[in-house]
Amino acid sequence: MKIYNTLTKRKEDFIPLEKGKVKMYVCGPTVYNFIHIGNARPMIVFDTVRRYLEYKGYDVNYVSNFTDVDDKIIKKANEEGVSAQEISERYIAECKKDMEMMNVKPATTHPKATQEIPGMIDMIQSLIDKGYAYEVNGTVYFRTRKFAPYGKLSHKNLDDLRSGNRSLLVSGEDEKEDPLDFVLWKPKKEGEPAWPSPWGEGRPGWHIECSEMSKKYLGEQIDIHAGGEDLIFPHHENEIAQSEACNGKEFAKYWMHNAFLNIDNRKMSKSLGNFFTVREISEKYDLQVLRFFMLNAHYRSPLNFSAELMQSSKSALDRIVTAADNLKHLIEGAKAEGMSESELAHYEASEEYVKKFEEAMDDDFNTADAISAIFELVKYLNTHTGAENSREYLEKCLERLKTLCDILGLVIEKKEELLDADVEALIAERQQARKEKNFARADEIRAELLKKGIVLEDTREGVKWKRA
RNA sequence: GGCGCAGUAGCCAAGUGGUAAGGCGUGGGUCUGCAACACCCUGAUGCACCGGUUCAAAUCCGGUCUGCGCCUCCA
Repeated sequence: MKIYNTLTKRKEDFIPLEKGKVKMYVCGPTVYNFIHIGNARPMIVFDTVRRYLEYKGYDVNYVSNFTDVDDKIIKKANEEGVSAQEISERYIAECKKDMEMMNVKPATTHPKATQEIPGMIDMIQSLIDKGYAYEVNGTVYFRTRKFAPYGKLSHKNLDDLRSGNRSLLVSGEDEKEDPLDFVLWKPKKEGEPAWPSPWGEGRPGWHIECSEMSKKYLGEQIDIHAGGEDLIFPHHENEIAQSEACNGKEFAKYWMHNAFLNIDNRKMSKSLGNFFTVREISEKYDLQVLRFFMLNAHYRSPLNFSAELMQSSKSALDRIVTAADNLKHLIEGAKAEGMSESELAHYEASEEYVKKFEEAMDDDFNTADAISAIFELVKYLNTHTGAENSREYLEKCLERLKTLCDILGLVIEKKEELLDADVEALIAERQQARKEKNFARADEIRAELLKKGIVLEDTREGVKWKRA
């Protein structure tokens, strides 16, 4: 299995630190509002990475944080006249609902920054003790130039950064030893949440949170650290500096970054007013469609979002769902139980698509290619199954399809639903009308049910229905 | 200014040296009372443009154009 590593800018064979286990940290959202569909991309992408690693037999320890102390949270709290904690807890709960609807598995641990302050303080103290950090007037800074490999992830050299930053130095940060130094601890301002520390009351800088939470829940060295590409600099670069300076060990072996989700080829932003929350999308579409849409492109390619593309994704996903549904329908009506020799041969032939799927996923999680393998399997199954097949064969076929979809986190089995008795009666009446060739009445009933959102399909094996 | 990414059919999108996956859409056909589903057929002599390397290039090299990202909180 190969993973593209931002650190080395190439695909590398994945070799875990500990055989059979994977330690993985994914930077989570700052919870000051409903998450938007851009936040959803890393959640879906790295959840899929996790699912595939688990499919391959790895025991995955997956940690993803919630940043619950931050300027934006405080701002929102002040606007609403409530505590920062109330804001963060509210949106953590909402975020978890969105994740569930997107079929993103809960992390092994979802640490919250505010609950890890003592560990962060210890880490900062250790950095000061080692000469990598210094305190000025209650603020603790990281001494960036002291960490020689600084820039290795974002492939920047310090002097370029410096010239780029020069124009921004006017913000009164002359107390820093060097403009590149970044904050580990900042002193309390009036009306802000604060915690006691050796440098006075205050709160941690953003970057130290992830270094500490990763260390606490996964250890000093981890296999995979992931997040959106915008986090490469400065967030992940700074995490590396903090963690490696403190622990004296390589922090993460593989750094994975997803590209951005754009709207009309532009980055989503509040100033452009072009962003959608996941919750809004869920009002129009099953979020499986959003998931499918995202996985249909490579995670390292920018992806453009539009209503038209969602519609196209819905049609595409429906094709897979219909195939699974048809198989279920056939299973219910299957006459023979055991699999025949020719069925076995067909089943074994379909293994080809599983192989293609795995090869795609082994190649840096090429979900687009993996989905194409699923479509090829769908076509194969559509062509090679029918009313004459045995229950065992049909069940194995469905199982194979479900297994692949499950790796991508796509749920293709509809929930079992019961129809109202009067709807059942209408369907029965329509069947009778059809038998009597009273097609006018039959079509009338079909139209009536369609108004209730129930679509009927006549198949050789009887009537099927689905929700529109 | 520095660093980096992308440009493949109407749309989306894989493909990093061997002769263009897959999906959506369109049009035609088979099946079906009709519809839906499904299946078959329908699509780029060409992968932004110009040169070069090679027996062979969407893929490698050089240049041009266009779009985008990071360098500042950001998934």
